[in-house]
Amino acid sequence: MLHDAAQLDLMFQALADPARRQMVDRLSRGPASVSQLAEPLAMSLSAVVQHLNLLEASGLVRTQKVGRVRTCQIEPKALRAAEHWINERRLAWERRLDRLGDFLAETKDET
Amino acid sequence: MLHDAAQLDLMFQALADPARRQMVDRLSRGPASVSQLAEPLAMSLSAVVQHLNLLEASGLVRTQKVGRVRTCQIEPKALRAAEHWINERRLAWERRLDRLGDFLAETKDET
DNA sequence: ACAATAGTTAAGCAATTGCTTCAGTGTTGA
DNA sequence: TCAACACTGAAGCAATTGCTTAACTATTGT
Repeated sequence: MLHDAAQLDLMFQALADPARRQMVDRLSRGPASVSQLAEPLAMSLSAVVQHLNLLEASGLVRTQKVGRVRTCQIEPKALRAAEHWINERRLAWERRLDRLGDFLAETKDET
Repeated sequence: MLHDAAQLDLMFQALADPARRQMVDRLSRGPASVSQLAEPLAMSLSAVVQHLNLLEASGLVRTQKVGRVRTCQIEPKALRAAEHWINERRLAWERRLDRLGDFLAETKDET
């Protein structure tokens, strides 16, 4: 198991590529095989497998092979971690703005 | 103004780099000048400016120059857009899981 | 006026990324 | 048994990325 920072790094890096985001998008509608994931993408199956391996390494996608088909599904916990990182920063900023607003309101009262 | 998909692309790409995430993290605690952003980073000021330009192009950060100092701040709207993309996919998946759970529960009742 | 400050820009370079093709492996249906 | 199927892995290659240094511009304090 990797520590949070490294895992976060892999996740955001994984999400940075449009093809990989399209794969995540497809998987959000239900599990799919590698070929099914590849079908809408204008690239070789091999390229898709390479993307998929990155997605799996990042923890965003989990896969299991049964016979000759690898079935992929989203790992919502990982998505939540990325979501959480962004959310924390945004909230920190917005709380700061609120405090600033309060301060300005108070200062105005004192005129 | 760019369309959503391209903007999202730039944002996730911007967030993929640890140095840039550190800059966003710093900015979530309040505005900062370029030099202040650079201070904790082990790289040249020039490199920081290049990262900053990417962050600004992605819409995650807004900057304004007064005199010779460029002051940077977070654009929460952009953060919310990235957050939203992830959230939608995760929710789609989780709703799907719920429906599946309901179906299985019903099927069990019918035995 | 001029030195220090704050940032910008361009050129260059090594490492990484996102593909490709090709040559496999293991699985399955006829 | 054996051809089609569903991947997998390695090698190679062009484009992009993340820096560096060096030369620059514009502002400010003394």
